[in-house]
Amino acid sequence: MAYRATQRTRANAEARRAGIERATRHVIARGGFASASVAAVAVEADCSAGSIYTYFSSRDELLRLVFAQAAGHELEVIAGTVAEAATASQIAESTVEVFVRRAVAGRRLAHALLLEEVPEPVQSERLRLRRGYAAAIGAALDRVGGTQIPAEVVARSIVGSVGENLVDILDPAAPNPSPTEIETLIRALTTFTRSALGET
Amino acid sequence: MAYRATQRTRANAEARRAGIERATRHVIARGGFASASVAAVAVEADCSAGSIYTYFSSRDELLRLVFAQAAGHELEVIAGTVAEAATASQIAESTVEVFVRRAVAGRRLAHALLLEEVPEPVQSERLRLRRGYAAAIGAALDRVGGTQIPAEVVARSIVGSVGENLVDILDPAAPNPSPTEIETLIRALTTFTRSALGET
DNA sequence: AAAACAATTGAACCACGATTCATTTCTTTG
DNA sequence: CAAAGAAATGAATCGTGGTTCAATTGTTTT
Repeated sequence: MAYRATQRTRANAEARRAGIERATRHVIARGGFASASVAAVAVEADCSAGSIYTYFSSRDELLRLVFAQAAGHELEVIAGTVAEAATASQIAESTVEVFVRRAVAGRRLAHALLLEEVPEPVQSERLRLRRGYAAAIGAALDRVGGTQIPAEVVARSIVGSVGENLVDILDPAAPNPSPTEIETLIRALTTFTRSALGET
Repeated sequence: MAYRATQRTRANAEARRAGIERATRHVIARGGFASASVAAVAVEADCSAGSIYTYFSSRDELLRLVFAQAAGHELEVIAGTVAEAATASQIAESTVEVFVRRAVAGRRLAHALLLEEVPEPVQSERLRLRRGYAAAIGAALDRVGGTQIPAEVVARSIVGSVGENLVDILDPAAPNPSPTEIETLIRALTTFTRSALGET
């Protein structure tokens, strides 16, 4: 006998896998899922199309994984932020603020995560993400207490409110929103949300 | 010479076109856009696949048209309802009520209109629909007056809130929601929305 | 260096479903 | 009824892009 996978071999493989994931993220952040063909990812990852199948069982699986990673990250950010909030008002404020600013800063990615048409396995992941947001915000609301409405419904409503107001802004065909526009939206959404939570 | 389109000919053609549209609606209401292949529509319309191209330039165009019709109808219903409301509270109530009940009554269609993955031309139509909802509710809010927040933002928020809370319920894989569940959701959403509008 | 095995390549393959089009069937008029 | 023009048919075509795989290249051990 004469071959056995070694430390370095394994590390290289891991690096390559990570490289493909990174490449996929880049392609998606640049042109959305629609542009993330296996061929395009291969070019960005500087490997062949076939090679991708050494590391991922299918395109859908690759996209699902990359989506899940990005979604997990976004979720952590929101969860971390609301965890620090001491009042319902603060939850409303930080959710709106973080959500909108991050979305605008990474418009294409935000559009891909929230709105773009995606293959079915990715769509499941998206539902997870949305439920995750609602769960994180809901938990925070439960912690600070004080609403008669089920926290879950309130949390979802907040997510929905912010998301719906981002639809036009995130449209890839639309021009970058002006800073004023953003500030106005944040203020309006914060007021709306705070008010919905019964805070003055 | 020996042929010229006659009254009856034209009527027949119109009937056939309408039949294809109706068939498309049925297929979509039963299995969503994904199931609305040209072949499936042809079967339902009792004609050949090729025949559909006599009346519609492409599948996407057919789907877009049918979507637009259904969306227009839904929009009329909401617009008609909020037009009768005299206070912000009433707007909130009727929007939530009508939206949720109609969605649950026609779950598959609602899912198709709001959530399902659709071809790009249909997606544009969907954005129109959402803007339409926001515009109708926004106009109603403007009419009754009384919010400092831009009515457009408030209206979108309401649409987003309700929509987001319907996501799990409309999932075609999920079982039919129980009446209790629906009533609870309507009450919660109404309270949330009314509260957001600053009404007690 | 050679054996043994894994990874890489990219062109060929394939699945899928929309679309086309030669042929047939229907409608109308002289 | 025959001629002329539409419409209907459905099997063949086509485009697209994911997936496979035989050949090649790379890596590890003796």
